[in-house]
Amino acid sequence: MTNRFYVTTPIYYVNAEPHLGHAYSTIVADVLTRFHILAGYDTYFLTGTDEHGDKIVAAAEKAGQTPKEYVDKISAMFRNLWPRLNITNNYFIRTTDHYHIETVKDVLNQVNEKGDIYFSEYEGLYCFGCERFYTERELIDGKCPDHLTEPQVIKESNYFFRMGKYQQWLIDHINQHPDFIRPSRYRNEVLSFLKEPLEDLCISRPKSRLTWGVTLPFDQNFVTYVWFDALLNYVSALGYPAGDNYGRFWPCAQHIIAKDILKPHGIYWPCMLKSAGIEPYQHLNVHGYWNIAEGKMSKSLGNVVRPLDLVDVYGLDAFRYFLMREMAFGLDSEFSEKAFVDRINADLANDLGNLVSRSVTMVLKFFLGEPPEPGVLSEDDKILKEQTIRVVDNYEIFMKGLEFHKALVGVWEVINHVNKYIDAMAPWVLAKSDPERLKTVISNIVDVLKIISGLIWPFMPQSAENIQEQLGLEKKGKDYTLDQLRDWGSIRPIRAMIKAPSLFPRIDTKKPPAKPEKEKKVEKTELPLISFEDFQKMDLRVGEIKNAQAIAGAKKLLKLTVDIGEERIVVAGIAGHYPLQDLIGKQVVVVVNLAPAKLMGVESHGMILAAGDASGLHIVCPDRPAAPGSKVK
RNA sequence: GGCGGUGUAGCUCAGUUGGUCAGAGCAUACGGCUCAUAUCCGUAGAGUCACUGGUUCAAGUCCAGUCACCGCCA
Repeated sequence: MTNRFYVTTPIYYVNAEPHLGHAYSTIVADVLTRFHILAGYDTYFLTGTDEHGDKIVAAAEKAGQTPKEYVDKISAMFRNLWPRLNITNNYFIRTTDHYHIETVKDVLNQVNEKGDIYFSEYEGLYCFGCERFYTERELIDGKCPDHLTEPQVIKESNYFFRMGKYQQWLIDHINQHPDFIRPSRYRNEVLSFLKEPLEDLCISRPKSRLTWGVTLPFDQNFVTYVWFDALLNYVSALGYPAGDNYGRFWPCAQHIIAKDILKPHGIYWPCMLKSAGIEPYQHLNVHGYWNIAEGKMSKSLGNVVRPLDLVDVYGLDAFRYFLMREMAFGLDSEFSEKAFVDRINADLANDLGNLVSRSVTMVLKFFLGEPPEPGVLSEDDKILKEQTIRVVDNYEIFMKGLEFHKALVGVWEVINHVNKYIDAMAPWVLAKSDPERLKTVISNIVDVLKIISGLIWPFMPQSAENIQEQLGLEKKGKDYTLDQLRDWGSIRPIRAMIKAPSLFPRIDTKKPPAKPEKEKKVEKTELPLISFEDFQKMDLRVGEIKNAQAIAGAKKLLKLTVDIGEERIVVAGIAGHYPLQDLIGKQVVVVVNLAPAKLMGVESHGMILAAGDASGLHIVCPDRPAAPGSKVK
């Protein structure tokens, strides 16, 4: 039987633009989904937007738009944000989607036929300015806090859901399933709320007050209260009741929410499901708030930088890592740029980035990039191996229990252990004294790096795959399973290693932060236009590399002998990106008529073309062999 | 007003059922190495574990009360 995993974020209410809290909930769901992919689960990840209700109508009016125009615009802002955060949701639901509206009507009919809905008149204090009822205690000196006018006592008729009928069932269910709502602080909060008699839930709004909603199937004069509408997205998106996804994924449903919407999810929703004859969800996972430390955020143009803007400044993976590492799931945390930068420098640049860098360099230096086969393991080797495997086991437990920060602390224990191991083994000494032992040591380092890259993939997918690329591994990211990672030595590189630019460059805290990517791109596109004649001034030709060697004292430069119809020497700044022997025989594009220049004592006659991106340098070459010296135009 | 929670080194936090529990990371200072992103490794300092009483041979760890902050409910 296949293990399955279904996770949802809240569907975000579109009366405001996306902010850090939305990003966190969604990143948590993404990390969990990716983890379950590694753990071999069949996964489904849902997010979307909640688009009905009076607050939407008010926000739309303020923006001078119709509700539909307004929700289309804001919903698109959410939808467009997720790819930027590398979110891999399977589906994006909107409560204005037709099938969702049909599902809401179906469920309302079911609940009504069961006798759980009744019509009743009640009296309340209504503020016409706010278009809402107030309770006595919400009033200030008996007046509406917004309009400072006395609310009117009016009578209104509405439909009510007999929630109280399910109170005892819910209490029993929570007690019998201790991890139904977690962490436990929120479970206790719900239980304490349930100690008092549960009032029935008003589930309608008269159309005289609100038309932007789902019309009740049994009374055309009312629309459905937003929560009764919104919560049903979790089943309508799966095609309830007959959809294939519903049968596959609803039995293992888990919700991620922030603590402000605990009551609807912890109380209304289970009662609604029970009444509709649907099994309750498996887990309600509740997290805390991010408090923005305003004083500790840098400013640009006089405006405080918003946390989401920092994705462009410091990189997405660093951002995802920070959120997951800094917050203990369930508790509140503080977000500050200083804390963020400190984490990047200490954990990502110094510990992880530098470890990858020093390890890959050693393989290139001592073995020309080919990872060596291990020999017999020493005591130190076994300790490294066993501690690493133990961390993988704990990692799995922590991830399932939403203790992301603990899972990451474990990964960093391994990273620190490898750094110590390298120091203790001193491969640079073994390179001279004991080449056989060196093979085993380097092989162990590479093995742990493979495991580390797998464990960080749910959190930092791009960086993980970048490491896997550098290590010369065949498979990337989601193609691994935890069991493969745990199986020491089972994953072997299929090709030589390559050195990429720093994974996480250190951030100089003495200088102002770098400009966002967007601004850099604008600068780049502002190069002047050139004429065809300008272009023709360049003599580009196909060349074939005949020989490649390092240049003493130069970190980045290689001395290449290139055949362009004749042989000439070209100095290229590509050291570390390709193993030397892979370069020989490679066809490249050479700028032949570039003025000669002397670099580190070697005269260069031309330049080879290469493209650089976050994953390293990529030499430009003909897509099939061409005669050396052929003109490129 | 009722109920939960939190309060441990400059900062962020670990500390199961009371007995090497006074810890980790960051930051700071000094030392070592050179494969590495001025990185890594090692060493050092600091805390009456919010406060006050109590239980106990023994209390951050249990009990009572006080203060501060936070949450839910009224």
